[in-house]
Amino acid sequence: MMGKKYPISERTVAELVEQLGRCAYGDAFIEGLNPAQWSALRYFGRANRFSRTVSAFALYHGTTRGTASQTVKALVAKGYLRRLPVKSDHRSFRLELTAKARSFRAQDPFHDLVSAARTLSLDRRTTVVEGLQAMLGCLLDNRGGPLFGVCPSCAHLRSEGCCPTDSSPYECGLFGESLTEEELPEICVNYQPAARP
Amino acid sequence: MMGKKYPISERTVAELVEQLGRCAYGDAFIEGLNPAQWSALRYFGRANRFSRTVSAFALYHGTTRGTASQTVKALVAKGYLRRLPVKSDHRSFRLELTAKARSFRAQDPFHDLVSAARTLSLDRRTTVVEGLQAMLGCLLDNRGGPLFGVCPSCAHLRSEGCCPTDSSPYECGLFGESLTEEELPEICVNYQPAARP
DNA sequence: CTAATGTAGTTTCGACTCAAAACTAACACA
DNA sequence: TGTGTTAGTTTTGAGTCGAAACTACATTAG
Repeated sequence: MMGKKYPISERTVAELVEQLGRCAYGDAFIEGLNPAQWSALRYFGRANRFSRTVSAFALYHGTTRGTASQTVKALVAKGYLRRLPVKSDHRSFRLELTAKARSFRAQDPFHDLVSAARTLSLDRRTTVVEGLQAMLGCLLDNRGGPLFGVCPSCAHLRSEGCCPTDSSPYECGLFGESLTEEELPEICVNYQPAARP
Repeated sequence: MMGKKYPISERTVAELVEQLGRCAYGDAFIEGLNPAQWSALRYFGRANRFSRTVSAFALYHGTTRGTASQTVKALVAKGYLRRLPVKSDHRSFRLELTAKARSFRAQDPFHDLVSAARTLSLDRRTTVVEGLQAMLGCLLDNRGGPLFGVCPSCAHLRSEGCCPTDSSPYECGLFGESLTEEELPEICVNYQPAARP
């Protein structure tokens, strides 16, 4: 019983991932947004301020800037994203979720997947996440694309700000800008894994 | 270091699944097949003979019969699937992979995901699979769709064929047909989980 | 300073996808 | 026979997406 006879193959993992991924979007069009738009909403809710741009989202989503631009334009038109000019570079815009978007995120169809994950115990969940992260790292490595990690494990993070008594003890060595504690867990397109201790 | 501070949230699991799922299809069009067609090829390679139909594939893939029909038609035209009439029901066709398809499956873009799974140890892989299966079960339950499981854990499996010295000791109680050992691990649209022992 | 090259983002265009709906044909039950 | 159901197909129209061309700004070379 219970399939003892059949060893867990790599295919099984892959097939499960695929099916789960598709399940996340039972019906493509929910609440007036398509999957790519929902994905963008999630991205801009999780990305740090260096990464909230059309180009970074295109990289994350594995699509072109042109397509990403359309997705973003639709979200701006619907009032879920706001475009803020970037002072240091007049070509670029920073995209921010509007209040409307923040409250709207509760209806994300993605929520089904999230609550499915809730059936897992914390231990199990941790193991699963570690496994999936390893797989994703392997995939992105092969692809050469950015890894989109978070500050705490990033090589650019400086914990002891060189500038004394800065407002925050954290700073990004790449941009030379200080970081608030809240920003540390946001994902970044410039993530560089720190050497393992 | 290494994000100890942040507990693994359910969202993290879901986001990983989504990103991995998308990664599986880096470029949509590979080797002349689109993602849906690749998915169909995989399906018809894993489904048992009761499930190799357009309708069952539509259920599995979470799409309509119309859409599934187009996907299948394209694969038949390209010589990857063969349509065999079903004697007992003249409306239905059984779809079989051609030899060409079987050799072609090596080039499945999906292969990237599979080899990413190979970086996981067998133990880890097993834990991940159990976790993902639990999630998928939960999702499909909510959705009310079929579960697509395998014989060994299916309520319809009869191990001691009532007909004495049948060619095989296995039989499907639902269809009253005997099953070869090779068919047991194939997925079935009529899967019904057996009560836990 | 000017020219050349590079980068951020947009637009257009065409191929393609997909779901909905209408449709055919076969089955099942009365 | 008629009624309703199921398997599968076709058509249609909305919409997606990637490629390529394009604008505007930035950076580097000379």
